[in-house]
Amino acid sequence: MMRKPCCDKQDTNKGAWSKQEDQKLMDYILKHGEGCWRTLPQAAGLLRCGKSCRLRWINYLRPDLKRGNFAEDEEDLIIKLHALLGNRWSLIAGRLPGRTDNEVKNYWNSHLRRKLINMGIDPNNHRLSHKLPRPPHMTKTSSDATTLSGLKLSSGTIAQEQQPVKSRGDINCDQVSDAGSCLEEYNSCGLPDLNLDLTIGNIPFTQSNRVE
DNA sequence: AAGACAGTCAACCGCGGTTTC
DNA sequence: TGAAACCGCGGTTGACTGTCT
Repeated sequence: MMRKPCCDKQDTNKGAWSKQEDQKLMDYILKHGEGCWRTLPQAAGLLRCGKSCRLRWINYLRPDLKRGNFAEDEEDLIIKLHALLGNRWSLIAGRLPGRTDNEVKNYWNSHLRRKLINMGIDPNNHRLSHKLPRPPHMTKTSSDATTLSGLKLSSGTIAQEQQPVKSRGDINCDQVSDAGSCLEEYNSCGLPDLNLDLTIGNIPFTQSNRVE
C-alpha cells in the first residue's frame, strides 16, 4: 500500500507565520514533543505542511535558540569550520549551541563572506586572494600570517582546497561524514597544522560529543 | 520627501538519502 | 525488492528595513 502524500498543497498556508499559528505549533510540540511532522499540522490544527512546521520550529520557535548577534568566538568558529567543511551548515551549526543552520548560513552570506573578502581572503577556499586588494596590515613581509580575531591564518593552504560538492554527503578527506573525523583525517593528510581549537564556550570538539 | 539600492533574514523549493510498505 | 513517502539539507527567493542620493 502506498503512503499518502505529506500534505495537500492546495489546503495549506504559505508565507509568514501568524502569532496564532506560532502559538498552536509551540503548544502542540511542548505537549507532545517533536516528530512525525506529517501528521503534526492536522493534529495541531494548523493549515501548514509538515515541512513548514518543522522549519518554523527549528529556526524560530525552539526554546533553546540563542538569537541575537553572533559573538566573536562564534564568528571565529564558523570561519574555522567552514574552512574544514565548506557549506555544510547543519554540521557547523551543530557546533554552535543555540544557533540554527539557516541562521549560520545567513550570517555567513551576509557578514562573514564579506568580512573575509575585505581581508583579502577568498571565502570559497579560505586562501589569501592575490586578485583582491590586501589591507595594509597584510602586506608586511616579516610574517605572512594574519589573524582574524584570534584565528591564525597561514599564507599557504588554510583549508583543503574546497572542491565543488558533487552530491550530498560528499566531502573531502576521503568521504568522512563528520567534522570530528574530518579533523583527524585532515591532520593525518600531511596538511598544515592549523591549531584549530574548535570549541565554543565550554563545549570542546571531541569525538564523543560530535554531531552526527 | 521619495525613489533607488543594498543588506538582512524568514521561508520556500527541490534534491538526495533513508524509511516504510 | 522496488516504489513511494518521509526527512533533512543547502540553495534560492522575496518581503522587509535601512541607507544613500
